[in-house]
Amino acid sequence: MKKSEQQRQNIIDVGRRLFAQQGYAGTSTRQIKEQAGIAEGLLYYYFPKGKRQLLDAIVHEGVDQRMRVANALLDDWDNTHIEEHMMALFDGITQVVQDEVGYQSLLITVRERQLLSDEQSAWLIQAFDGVQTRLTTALQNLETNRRPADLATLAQTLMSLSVKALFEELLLRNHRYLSAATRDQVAQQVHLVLQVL
Amino acid sequence: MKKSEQQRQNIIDVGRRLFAQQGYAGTSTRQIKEQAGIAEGLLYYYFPKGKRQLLDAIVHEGVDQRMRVANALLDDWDNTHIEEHMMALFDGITQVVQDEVGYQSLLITVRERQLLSDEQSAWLIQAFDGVQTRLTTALQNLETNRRPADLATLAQTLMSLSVKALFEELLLRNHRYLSAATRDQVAQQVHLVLQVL
DNA sequence: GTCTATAATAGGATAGAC
DNA sequence: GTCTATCCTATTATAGAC
Repeated sequence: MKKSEQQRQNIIDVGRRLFAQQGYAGTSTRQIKEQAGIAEGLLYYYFPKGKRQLLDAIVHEGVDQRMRVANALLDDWDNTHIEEHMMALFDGITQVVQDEVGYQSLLITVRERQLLSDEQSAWLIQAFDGVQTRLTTALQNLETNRRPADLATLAQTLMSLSVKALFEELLLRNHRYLSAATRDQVAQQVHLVLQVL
Repeated sequence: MKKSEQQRQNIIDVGRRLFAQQGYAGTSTRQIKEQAGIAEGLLYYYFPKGKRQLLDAIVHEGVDQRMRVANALLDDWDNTHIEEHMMALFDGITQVVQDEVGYQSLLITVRERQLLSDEQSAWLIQAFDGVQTRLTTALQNLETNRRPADLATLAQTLMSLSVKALFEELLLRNHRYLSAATRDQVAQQVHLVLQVL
């Protein structure tokens, strides 16, 4: 990586950490400059439109990286051993949002939701829908007596288990990591819910 | 209501609307003063410690009001007709977070999570746990062949359906109201999941 | 590319008249 | 209780030297 790219990345990394800790509006460009160890004007050399442009760069990078991880997780799906694969998917998502950068990106994305551009919003929603669609297809490829509509409903429920676990632990309880107990509760719920098949 | 109480409430209402729209740090005391139609120093007469004290008052009022509504919803529970009562609970929560004040309180609570005092955090978590505990008890009072632990797991799943629906629609998709389609999807999920009984 | 210096403004908060 | 005037600091952003 060139030196100038490193400097740009340095500013992005510091900005992401501070935006996650204090929020976008609660973070000043001075703080960023100090913690990044750079001079007053340099942020405006890399981001001429200032703080807002830095936020966009941070969000864009986060969406981009998590998109690739999410797609990789879904590509591993093989439409059999549904319970094991559901938990593998959950564990994969957990890893993404527990990685330092992933955690910070999650906090920023949720908290600064209203600052996101239409394009960024569309991407978020599409990523979310993609997982659910893929899960529906996987369930409908199984041999069951259930109607396709019921299997779509089941896929929504499986998504709900993961979303609620992550929301409750990371956002509501404000924990940095998912506890083993929470992971176990999700496993039990997946097991129970799949009994309707 | 006395005139001074009205003025205090006026400031709280304007502050809540602006904090919900722009975030706490993104809202200036000047904006509040302008939209409340009051003079420069008056905010500090009602809230001597300034903006932060105003936020605390807003959060306190929100928690207080929603606590009473939540308790009323749970008191109506009669441990029979589980499916209908589950949907009544969901509809009740939906009403709370779709009311203007409830919606703004929800946004502020989620977005300014890290600014909440320990006491306020504890209350939030307790309210959340309370619903789940009550749901578990209701399920365990039914006559079924399921073990109590399974019924606790089922209660978590029922909570998950509601949480994910609200999270997805109000926070991720940034809609102001829950669509009829989402409400219907929750109903179908509740119906399907309760078949494990 | 990176620095220092600084302009221009916006922010929170207070003093004191009425 | 409510107002006007204002202090002081923080903040964003720019100019220009190196």
